[in-house]
Amino acid sequence: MAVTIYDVAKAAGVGVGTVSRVLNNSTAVKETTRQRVLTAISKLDYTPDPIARSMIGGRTGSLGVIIPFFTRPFSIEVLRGIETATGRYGQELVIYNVETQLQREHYFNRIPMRRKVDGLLVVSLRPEIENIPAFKAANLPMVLIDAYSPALTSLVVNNVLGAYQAIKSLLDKGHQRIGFINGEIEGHFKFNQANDRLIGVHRALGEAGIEFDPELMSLGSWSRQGGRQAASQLLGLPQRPSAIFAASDIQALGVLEMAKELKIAVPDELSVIGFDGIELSELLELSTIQQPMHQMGELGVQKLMELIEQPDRPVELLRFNTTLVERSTTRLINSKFVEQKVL
Amino acid sequence: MAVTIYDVAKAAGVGVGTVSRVLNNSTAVKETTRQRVLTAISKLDYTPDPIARSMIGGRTGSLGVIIPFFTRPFSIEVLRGIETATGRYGQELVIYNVETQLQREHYFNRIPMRRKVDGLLVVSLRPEIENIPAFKAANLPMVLIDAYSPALTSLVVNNVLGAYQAIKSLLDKGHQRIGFINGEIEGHFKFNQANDRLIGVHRALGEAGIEFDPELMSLGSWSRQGGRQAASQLLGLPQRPSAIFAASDIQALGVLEMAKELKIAVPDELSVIGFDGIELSELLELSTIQQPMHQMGELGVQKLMELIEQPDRPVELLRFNTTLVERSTTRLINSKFVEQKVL
DNA sequence: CTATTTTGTGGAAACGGTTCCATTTGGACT
DNA sequence: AGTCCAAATGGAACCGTTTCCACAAAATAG
Repeated sequence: MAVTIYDVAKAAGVGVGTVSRVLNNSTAVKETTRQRVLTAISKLDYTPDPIARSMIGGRTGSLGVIIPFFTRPFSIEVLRGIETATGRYGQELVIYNVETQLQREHYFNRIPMRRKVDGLLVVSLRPEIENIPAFKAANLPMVLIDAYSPALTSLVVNNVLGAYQAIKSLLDKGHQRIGFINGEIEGHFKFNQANDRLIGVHRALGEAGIEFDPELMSLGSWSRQGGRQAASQLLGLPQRPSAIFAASDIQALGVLEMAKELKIAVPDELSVIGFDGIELSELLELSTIQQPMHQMGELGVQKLMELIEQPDRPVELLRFNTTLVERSTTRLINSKFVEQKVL
Repeated sequence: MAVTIYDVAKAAGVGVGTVSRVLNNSTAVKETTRQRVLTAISKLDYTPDPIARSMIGGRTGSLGVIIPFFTRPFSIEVLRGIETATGRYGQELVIYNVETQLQREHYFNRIPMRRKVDGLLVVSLRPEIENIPAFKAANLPMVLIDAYSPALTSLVVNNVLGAYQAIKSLLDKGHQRIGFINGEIEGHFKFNQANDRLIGVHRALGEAGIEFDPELMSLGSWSRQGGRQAASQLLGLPQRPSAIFAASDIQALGVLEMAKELKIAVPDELSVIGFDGIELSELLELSTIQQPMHQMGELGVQKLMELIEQPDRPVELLRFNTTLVERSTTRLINSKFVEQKVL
């Protein structure tokens, strides 16, 4: 039914091999025959069948992205970068959304994507070390973004530094009692990040000679709701913190909401700083630690493409720095205000 | 290298046909041989190659989505619904992002996706009527979401009603001078929607016996920036409106920003209502006209799957109703406040 | 003008499945 | 026991490309 390479060959009076050569301009084809083939192609309105093409063992022309797509705006911004780069390489983008543990195992274990994509980008998720060999065996290159595994090329932000910057900025503003809302470590997939951020907090506090008060740390899910709950706990303390650092903007948003509910003025009575730098933080004038999300997405694709071209490239670790962005939810600690309140 | 169906056949001591039959449990296979094959399959850890499978002319197992992805949060929320349903059908999701007119033509004309996907979902975009036949010829079913074409199954919201609801709610609150910020009609892809919303505005105004004042309508791009500019124009009027209806939440957000800049209090001095009901509207407490975005995405996939199963199903038009969501950017017109101001 | 490269070209084989036709097997029925 | 029919099964052909090998034609060398 559809027009095939044989039809073109017949119409041009050449062999199929020649048509194929013209299509892929591989070996030299005499200019006159070349033209003859080209004419036949356009006359018949022929398009090569991509499926048959990849059948040979070549590329599929698509990249897969395993990503907790909707739970975190962060993912979407990374995806933006991925999409930009993907388009540049003329690759298509297949999305594997991971919301649950079950889906996650589904994708990582069953590897149903045998040959369906040329490579895999994994965002904010870390595959179990034991099923990495399966991907290697399937010859499916893989790059991690916002996750780290020693066995795979990984692009991560310096989470320790980021958390350090956040706490440091608060300390510089005179805050002493600083609450820290971290993301849940177990169950969710972000073990490394949460842990690193905790380390950064400790370091900044240590440098300032302030002892870490476990009471001032609270865990919540990586969501608005999680931020709310953690904030409610922190702000209900007998001696409540004058500033809160949340390990993600989404959680910081929950803090803002809770503060409003409790009629605690931000930033006058409470400074709040988040982490990620999603678009929302800009709209809300939220101070935050900015991750280069778009850039990480783009570079991830680049690294993956390199790996597809040359499968035995060495594993790389690309580390990005965060940037402190001060907006209007943080300010110098306002002792005057506190006094007024007391009067 | 990879294990093929022949290896399995040999290992089980049967023919390839039998293995294939077991795989697709098509014709009856004797239970004993069935077991033998199954054993061989799991022993060899065999997975059928999806590419070879679709080579036969069968399905590819993926759906394509053509979508102006990153420009509008609206798209993302629709995509959410699409993803939910896609997963349920066990289909993969290929994203074709459209940012520019050029990309758009690229996808619609070149149809490079010959057999790469089983069907196409088009969001907020309307293919030119003249290249629909090409898709029909390629046997590529297509469903439109948030766009309408008489030749294709389309899922749309009742835009006329939605705009009517918005204006009506404002009128009910005593507003008489109501500004309307519409999206740009030409150039961008949303012709129908913008036009329908304009009609709805007219209808509500007409019913209330208020003449439509062209001065109170302004066009802006479907973006925060577009909303800002349009708002600046409207609010700079000698007799400025007491309420503004923006054709999208994103634009409404721009209005909010501009009002803040001009020190016009919302909702005391100005009521604002948007359109779409994106997540952001909830966070910002923005009143809006809610579209069932998730549902449209889900149903779109369902309709597309039906079309894939039975290609000659009739074209359908599915119309959804919008819901008025009143939050804290709209209120009764505050004549007392205005008087105070005058004093 | 023949011998030897070089350049260009045709077409079979291969990729890994499914499908269909032919053949074998095994009961059920005379 | 012989005939017939249904149930199982083997395997060739096919899907639409690319690749590789063999060969022809043209160009270069001797």
